[in-house]
Amino acid sequence: MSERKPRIGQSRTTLSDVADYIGVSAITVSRALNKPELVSEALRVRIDEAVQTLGYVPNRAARALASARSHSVVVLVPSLSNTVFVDTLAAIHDTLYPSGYQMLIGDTRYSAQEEENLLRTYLEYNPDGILITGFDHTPATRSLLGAAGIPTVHMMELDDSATMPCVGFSQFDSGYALTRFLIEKGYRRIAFLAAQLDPRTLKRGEGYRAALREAGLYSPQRELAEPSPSSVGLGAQLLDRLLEQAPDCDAIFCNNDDLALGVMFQCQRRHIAVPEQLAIAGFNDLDASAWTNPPLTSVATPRYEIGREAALMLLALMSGRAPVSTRVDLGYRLVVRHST
Amino acid sequence: MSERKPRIGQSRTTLSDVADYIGVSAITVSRALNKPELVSEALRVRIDEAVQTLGYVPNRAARALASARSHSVVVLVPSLSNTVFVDTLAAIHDTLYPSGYQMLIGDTRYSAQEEENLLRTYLEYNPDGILITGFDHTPATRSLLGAAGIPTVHMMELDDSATMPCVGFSQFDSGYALTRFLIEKGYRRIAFLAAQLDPRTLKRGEGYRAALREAGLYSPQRELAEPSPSSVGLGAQLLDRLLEQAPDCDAIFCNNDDLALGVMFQCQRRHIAVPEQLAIAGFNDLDASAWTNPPLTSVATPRYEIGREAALMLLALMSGRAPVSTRVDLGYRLVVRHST
DNA sequence: TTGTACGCGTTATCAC
DNA sequence: GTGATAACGCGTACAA
Repeated sequence: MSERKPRIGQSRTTLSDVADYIGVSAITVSRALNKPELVSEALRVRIDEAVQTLGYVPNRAARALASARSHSVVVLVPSLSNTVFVDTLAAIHDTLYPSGYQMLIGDTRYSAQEEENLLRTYLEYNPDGILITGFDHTPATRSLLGAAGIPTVHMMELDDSATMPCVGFSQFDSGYALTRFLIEKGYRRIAFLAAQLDPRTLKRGEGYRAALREAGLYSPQRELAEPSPSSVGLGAQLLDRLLEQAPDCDAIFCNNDDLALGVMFQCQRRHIAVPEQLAIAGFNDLDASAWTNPPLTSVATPRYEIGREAALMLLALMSGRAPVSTRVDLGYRLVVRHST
Repeated sequence: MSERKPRIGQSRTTLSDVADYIGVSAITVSRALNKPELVSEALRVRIDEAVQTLGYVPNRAARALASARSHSVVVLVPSLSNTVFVDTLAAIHDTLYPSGYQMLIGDTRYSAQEEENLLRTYLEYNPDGILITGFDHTPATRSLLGAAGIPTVHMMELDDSATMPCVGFSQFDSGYALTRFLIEKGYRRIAFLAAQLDPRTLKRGEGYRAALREAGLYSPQRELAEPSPSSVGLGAQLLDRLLEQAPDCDAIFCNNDDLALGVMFQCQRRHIAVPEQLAIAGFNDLDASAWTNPPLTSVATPRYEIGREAALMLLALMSGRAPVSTRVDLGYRLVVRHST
């Protein structure tokens, strides 16, 4: 006979409201919603109707608390203003959504420290899985990941030691391959333009350097690395700076297509013929790159596929199944157009 | 003497673990973390240390359940591949984060139905607030919002009836203004190129139409609307189609800068002089637009400010304070460059 | 300044 | 196939 005294004004419809409404127990309603096959057809129909009419909305906090599963996955990417990661996010969403998982998106802004902060915060949600970009984390991030014991897949790069689940491609190789291509095309004074300088950029730069060194063509004069974020405008400015310090270069490997676009615009402005006087290559193969004048040579990266495969691997790990492989190399593809 | 039988294996450190560790009650630890000023200096220090050494991570589900506040805000945007919304998201994050709110980002993909689905799902998180794009929702979305009774701010557009909290600018006016500008520049056969055809695009189109009608210059021949998503490539294609159906146009109002870029590239390819033979104007003033040849005339939109102001308004609403105003018009700015 | 008692809404466990 | 009971981890309300 003890009267239930609600603390808050009237809360919203709960599972037991629905249960009371049709005279069954709460747990039965729970089952009808989560494991319909365990409830009789007739009852299930009545419950579904009641849910409709009462406008019942499950409470995830209660569910997470009781079941110790949050049905959410934390996804940490360096940037949302970079198409690369947005495409990857879209693929992750498409893959996880059908299985009932929500993404908790964290934008680390290319900062390992911010990544650590975000991870710490998102761990409060008890995520069932984690998708994180690359392998360059703070020590604290690594220990948080270790201590949490939550299935984690690393995206974009490959772990050479093959100890951590990962889906991506070799950043080094892709930089190497594009540079080799330019060398074989006959270019001899090939420059490298980079911004943002995140770990993947640096690895592509190493690939560039290795290829040139092998060919005996390397010159540090032709490298220009700017820590500020990439943009078309920055590309235009960097071309000017590059041509001051290395006026003789005959090709430029731009670390991404935004920079390459800026370089190309600036070439037009300075009446530098592309590719006759100066060849230009970009990276990532964005939408615009096929339409510039001349169209831009670039490296197409499997960003959607990375998101998809990483999410699939995570689903396997979360369900306790052993994934087919915990190291998936999706490669890259050279897209040759008229700018080289 | 009743033995506590844990359901799950060993769970992670909880509040009472920390409390036991230093011999205080759980609630004291809770207070030390959430309202430090209510706990004595000395104790607070000991608690902080214990939290560190035990690696305690709060459980948001439990917190949300006990307090009926989730400290999370749902943000629904039409797209993540559109800089406009990404910038807005960044601003929202910057504004909400210091107050301890997490964003739950939903990408509706320009679909009112998908928006409804996302809202329904995210409502399970008991968000403390909602930020949603525009006013064009399904009836179900509207009733969900109403029934939930959660503070909600609409972004990007303005509510003429002034009944719903909103932060944005007049899409109609901005389209009207850009068209007026072109008319005053002397252009007489002004075309309108649009893709995606979301509500804001359509309203800008109405502004375009109104301005031309007023001036007696309107011709439906010069409108080209393509429902598929905007892209640079699409811009290039649409120019070709437009010039077939209206070869005489002397200016083009592109509904966004991506399309405008494609149009400009295609003009170069077709040897159409810009702006001499054909003027081009875009919308949103993206980074690249200042660097094309010629630089692109566009309309700068206050997308960062919209995110910031919307978040501030929501914070006020969530805290029960009456916001200064529930209808904030942040305007737009014509950026005139050499393409017109 | 600190503690006790209890409930938030759901699911795991075990019984019927 | 369905239900009773207890727990999940934390914060509110009130007491000391």
